[in-house]
Amino acid sequence: MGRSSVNGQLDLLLLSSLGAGEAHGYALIARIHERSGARIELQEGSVYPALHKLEAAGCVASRWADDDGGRRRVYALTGAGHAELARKVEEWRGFSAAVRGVLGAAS
Amino acid sequence: MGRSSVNGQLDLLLLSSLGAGEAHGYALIARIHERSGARIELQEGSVYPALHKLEAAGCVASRWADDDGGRRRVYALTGAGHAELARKVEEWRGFSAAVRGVLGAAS
DNA sequence: TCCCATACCTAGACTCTCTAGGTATGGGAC
DNA sequence: GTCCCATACCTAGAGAGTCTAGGTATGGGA
Repeated sequence: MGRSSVNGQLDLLLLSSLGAGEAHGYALIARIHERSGARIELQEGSVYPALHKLEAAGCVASRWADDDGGRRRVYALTGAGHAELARKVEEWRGFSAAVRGVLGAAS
Repeated sequence: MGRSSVNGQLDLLLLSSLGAGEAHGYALIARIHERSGARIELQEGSVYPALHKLEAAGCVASRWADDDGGRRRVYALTGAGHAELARKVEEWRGFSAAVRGVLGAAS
């Protein structure tokens, strides 16, 4: 595992980014890179399998679009995806609060 | 991987807890459980290998103590451990800020 | 016509943490 | 006095998640 790891929050990042509007894989990578302040640099090999898994789980839906040039697969959040996003946001808040609790006691 | 995962922050949690004073394995588990607001429940099978790894890396030092009854292995932060802790705290702050950045844009 | 950027995909490897076992000791119950 | 349980430590192996390193296809500019 390389050093730009997302520590188990990949699904959260993808769902959250799709919450801002449908997008294709490459665009999601750019979106997350930008919004993270260039701190998160996802790889294609991480993103595409994760999107396929989310689609299999019914959290996102995809359609093929050939707008400009090459083929593109555009993903959008489903109803279940919105619910899952909300759940994962809560989970993240709980986890980061827990870590802050442990850190805060010491330093 | 079970569902109480610490998402790659196990070393941070252990080092940070040891920053509050030396302790043995079981005590660390209890300390982290308490300070996380009961949200993080580490398993022995996670903690002991992690402590051994940190000791091999020179971040912690251990000594055997048979205070009350059974044997106990008491761990303490080394100088290198303090430095590593500071580094990991910074890493965590950067990462959680990055996630907040991605989340904040959407919801 | 060739090359490069965009865009997508997959297999395999690697790391991390958990599960599920195991050992040893001391104290209380019966 | 013996049994059982809580405390305390340990390890091998499994499983999940993400990355590396490859590959394919298309369109546009040199």
